[in-house]
Amino acid sequence: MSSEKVIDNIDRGAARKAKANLEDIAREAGVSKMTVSRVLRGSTGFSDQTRARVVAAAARLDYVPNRLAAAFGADHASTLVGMCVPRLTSGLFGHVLDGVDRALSRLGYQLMIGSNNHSAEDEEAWLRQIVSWRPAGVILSGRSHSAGTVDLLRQVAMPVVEIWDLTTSPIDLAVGFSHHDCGVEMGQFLIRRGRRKIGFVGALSRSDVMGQARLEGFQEALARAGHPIAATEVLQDSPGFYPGYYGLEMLLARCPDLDCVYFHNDEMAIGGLTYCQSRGIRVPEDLGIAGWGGMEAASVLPKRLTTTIVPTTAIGKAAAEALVARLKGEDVQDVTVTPTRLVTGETV
Amino acid sequence: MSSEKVIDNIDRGAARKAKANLEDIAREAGVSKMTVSRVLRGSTGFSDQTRARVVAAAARLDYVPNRLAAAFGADHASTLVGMCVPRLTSGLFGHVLDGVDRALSRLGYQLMIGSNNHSAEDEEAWLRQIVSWRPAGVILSGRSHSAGTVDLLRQVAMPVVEIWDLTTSPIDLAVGFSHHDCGVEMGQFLIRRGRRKIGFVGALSRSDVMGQARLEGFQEALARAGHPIAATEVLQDSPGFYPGYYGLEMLLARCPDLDCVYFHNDEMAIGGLTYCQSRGIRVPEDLGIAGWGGMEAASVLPKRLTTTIVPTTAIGKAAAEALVARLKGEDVQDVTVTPTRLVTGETV
DNA sequence: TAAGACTACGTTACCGGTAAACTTGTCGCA
DNA sequence: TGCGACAAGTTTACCGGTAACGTAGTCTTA
Repeated sequence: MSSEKVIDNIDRGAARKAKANLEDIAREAGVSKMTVSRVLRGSTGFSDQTRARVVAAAARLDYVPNRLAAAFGADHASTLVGMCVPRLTSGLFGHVLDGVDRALSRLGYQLMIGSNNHSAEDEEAWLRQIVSWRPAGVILSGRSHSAGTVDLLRQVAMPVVEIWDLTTSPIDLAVGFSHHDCGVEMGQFLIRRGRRKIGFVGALSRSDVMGQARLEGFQEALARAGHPIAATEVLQDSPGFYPGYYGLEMLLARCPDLDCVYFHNDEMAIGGLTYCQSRGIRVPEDLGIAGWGGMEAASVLPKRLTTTIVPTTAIGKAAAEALVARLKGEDVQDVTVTPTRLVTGETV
Repeated sequence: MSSEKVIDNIDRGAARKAKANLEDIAREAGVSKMTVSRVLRGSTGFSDQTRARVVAAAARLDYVPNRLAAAFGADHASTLVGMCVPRLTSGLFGHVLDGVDRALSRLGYQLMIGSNNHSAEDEEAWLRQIVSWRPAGVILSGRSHSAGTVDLLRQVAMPVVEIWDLTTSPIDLAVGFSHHDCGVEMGQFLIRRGRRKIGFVGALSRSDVMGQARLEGFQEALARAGHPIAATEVLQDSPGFYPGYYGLEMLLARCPDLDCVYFHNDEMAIGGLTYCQSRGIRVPEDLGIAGWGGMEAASVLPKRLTTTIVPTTAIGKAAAEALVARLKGEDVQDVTVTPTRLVTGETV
């Protein structure tokens, strides 16, 4: 039925032969392979006339460059960058990816992605795959890596950018902010707003150490202010709307007199807001709600969510640019801080 | 300051030399290169004893395979798959990407991504980059490609999966559903619910032909029912919450007696709902609201949104699996339909 | 018991591009 | 006029795998 479309070996061989390579262009233009290579890469050492002949020949033969051969032949010629994120389904990381991709493609690099679901072992498995492609560099999310990951990175000696969290010293380069400080800042803000019985609802799928860091900073701030955290509800689930809804329900069942709840992220906070609305709990009068992350949805709610906005796209862009700068041997600062912004909102 | 970390040429050379290759393993294990290659790829033609020696030698030397060389040496050995989506920041495509990535990495393939912002020229530019890596196949979103794209795909003769829309016959393989039919179905549903003065709010950034297809199907259904569409508001913007909010405001200013509005997607519909709430417009009594896509947020609203749920992850998974099946020479059906589901909700 | 088949490897020739070294021609200048 | 500097190329030697083919032994079987 679809036999005409099946790519069999014969077709493949034919297709391969049909494709022009540097040698074919060299013959067509009457110069050497090496000259063609230099012309097409825009380097120097040839006349305008030669250049024109080569470019014309390449166009005539529909030349498609072979980056595989280039990267293989000259190790450092790779324009491949690997990036690993915790979850591809997260709205925040979608924006980070977008920032990275735009910056990289503008600079002539290609992006190979993977996700690790907050697991250091998955990250290592991904890294081993990527390294076998001899990329120019990699971007990792977070700061908790397996010993094997660190060993491998050291062994291959390529630039590494760690994004998203900045709590400890980086392997190579780092771009992001401190999750711990986000928690502290929100804790202090809630106290200033007069909140005293404060809870937390999270969903720490596997080992989301960054969400954990926010919670710890938050707890520290509350404790220092003399009003330690009243209750926490941490679900073993992905941090989405439903867990936010049910997490708040469970928390309030255990501890009905809370006057404020801090959520793992905005999605969960919106789930919590929905729960309040369905139960007639007034926000912020009866209960304050605070999120984290800065989803677009959070700013268009009837009452703007109190949250921390993370500069996702900017982080991606900065990470890509730092990586490329290092690849080009330019001077790069090891750590780039991309500040977050607490937005007051109307839910606390 | 960071000089110790700079990867200069000397370090690079050293790192390169330090890395073991097949020949080193062959020497260590006392066999030939080719035997090592076969053992490590799990093919046949050697004894268990030889195998054990090779595996041990590889482990001793910390061998990292070089897929670049493999793909280069044997054309068809590439395990690279390219994928291009309209926007990386879309929640829906995040789930599609996740489905593709999980399926591919389980099958031993790597994913190279790009985005085209609904532009056929950007898609072609991306494809030219990707093709230069000689991927095993590509996944494209949508059905509108430039002539150059189609030519190039034909020239390189590799499997292509087009996802997301199924309105015309595919280049090679296709996975998705009909956007046109989604529009028709929603139009018929709204009519059955007794709605008569129906409007549309969209945001057709660049040339989002699939959103356009939904609108056309929708208009057809309404016209056939004898109640042609009353008004449309199409913003030149990305289809997010804000445009939904303001789009509805503008539409109602022009046409205040609408009894229902169909939105480009759920994000815009939620923006519209927010507008209603802020103006005291009761939903669904005063105005019906319908969306498209099936965002998680839409199902956790105080009133569940009337919308069409798209099986995003399943599409990604099916696309990846169809591509790999074709690569392995298995029999694959050209078109895989992944049905959408209209959820009644409570906003119409 | 010799011919043939099978097992378990080894050898060789690429794949397409790049770096480095080498060649040739041209020009300025003492 | 002779010499060095430079521009504009060419030549050669790889990079690390893989496919195709070759071959030495072992096992089977008529």
